[in-house]
Amino acid sequence: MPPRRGPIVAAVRKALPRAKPRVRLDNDARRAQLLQLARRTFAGRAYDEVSIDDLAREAKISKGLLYHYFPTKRDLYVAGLREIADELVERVATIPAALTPQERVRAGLEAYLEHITLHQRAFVSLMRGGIGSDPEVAGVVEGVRTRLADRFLDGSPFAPVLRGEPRFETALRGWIGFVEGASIDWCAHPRMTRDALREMLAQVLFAVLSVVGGIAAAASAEKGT
Amino acid sequence: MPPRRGPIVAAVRKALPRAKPRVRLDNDARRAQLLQLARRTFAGRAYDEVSIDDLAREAKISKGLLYHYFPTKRDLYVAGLREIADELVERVATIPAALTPQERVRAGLEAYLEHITLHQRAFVSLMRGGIGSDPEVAGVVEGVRTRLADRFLDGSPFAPVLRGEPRFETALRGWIGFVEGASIDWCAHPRMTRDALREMLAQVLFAVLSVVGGIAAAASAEKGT
DNA sequence: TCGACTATTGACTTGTGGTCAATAGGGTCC
DNA sequence: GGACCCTATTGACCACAAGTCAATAGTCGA
Repeated sequence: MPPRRGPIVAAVRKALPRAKPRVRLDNDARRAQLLQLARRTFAGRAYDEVSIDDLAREAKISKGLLYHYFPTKRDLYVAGLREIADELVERVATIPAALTPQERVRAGLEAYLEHITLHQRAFVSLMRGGIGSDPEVAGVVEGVRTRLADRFLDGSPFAPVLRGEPRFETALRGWIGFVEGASIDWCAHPRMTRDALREMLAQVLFAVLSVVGGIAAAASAEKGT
Repeated sequence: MPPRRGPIVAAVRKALPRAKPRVRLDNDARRAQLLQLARRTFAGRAYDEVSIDDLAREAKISKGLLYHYFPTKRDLYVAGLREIADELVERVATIPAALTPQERVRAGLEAYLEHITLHQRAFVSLMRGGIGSDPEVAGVVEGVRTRLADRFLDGSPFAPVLRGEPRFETALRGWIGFVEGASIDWCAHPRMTRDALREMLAQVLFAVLSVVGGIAAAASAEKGT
């Protein structure tokens, strides 16, 4: 005869007295609280330095309830990450439309830099801290990169010319890497003013575009000859 | 009276018959085998998709033996990562000394690109896949960045002028980010020849240096006036 | 042949992510 | 105001993987 675990155990359980639940919260409120908590916690400690029990204890709820709201520890983590990512992208997306393309780039960079100074820990742990091996996490970070690239180039006079040009795509990824590398370094060692950094990033973008344009022109000229 | 676990259990253990150990290997050979295995495995699957039991099974040894050679799963992982990192840096470091600075940059980039094409999976999982939150892992990756930067600039005519200049340090980090971003993108979507990519990376470096130089010059001129 | 040294084993402990039946609080309907 | 239902909440439990450790089997030199 097989063990038949469940029911027997259940019968035993019934006999035990129960402690009263603590606080009863509305679904959305609880979910928001947990997300907030996760964001705070994961910004400070690494993913697997934080246990679900820790989070539950901090939130003054049982572990089971946490799993009622988020099916997985990773889901909770990703949800928090996604919020951070979206806030950043959205911040960069909201720049006045009535600017010259160059000014739009500068404004976007300004918004970007302002946002990351305000949320340094979250930003760095988003771009560098994540579990890169997890496809979903990688997707979020990757999404930030491509969406930011799109924003920065929105309405640029270069964009229509260069979009689709293979070299351009790679160069753009490169520039995004530049921005990431420089700004993360700048967070750790703020060796210049924010304005100076912004200016540098903008000028590098223009320089990169001109390099790519030049190479493309040279290549087509050579082909033409 | 306290439980007194150990000895009692030990006495019981003695009675059990033992299977014979499989193969007996010299210390260094075993260690090398395990490192090799770890590198292969972690290049293909994520850190926590690979269990110690998996590795032990694959190596046809017991888990305990694995822990005899590497005190921790993470240590094993980091050891493999470190090898990959060192190989890459070393590859870039061995370029002929009798070249012009510009040609040295190109040669370094060539070596870099050749190496990462040959070891794509390892390279990408080194730079993007690691457990970024682990300080030791982060250290390895960070080390690659700074060491590569040093190599690329070795003997450059710009270096003596710009070293220590705050903007320059940040710009260099940025360029390293550019190289990383562009080359990882290129691994996934090889939209151009290796030569073309190398040329682009080199020209971007020169452009970046000129931008930084220009800004620095402008700043000092302004100050001087 | 014996003893020492060490590579090797595998049962065990511990910690943590994840499951699930049971329950308590609170509203609604008669 | 009691019966009933809905759902937020609990806590005991499981599974599995990292890490520990006393015991053991090869091997080599005296």
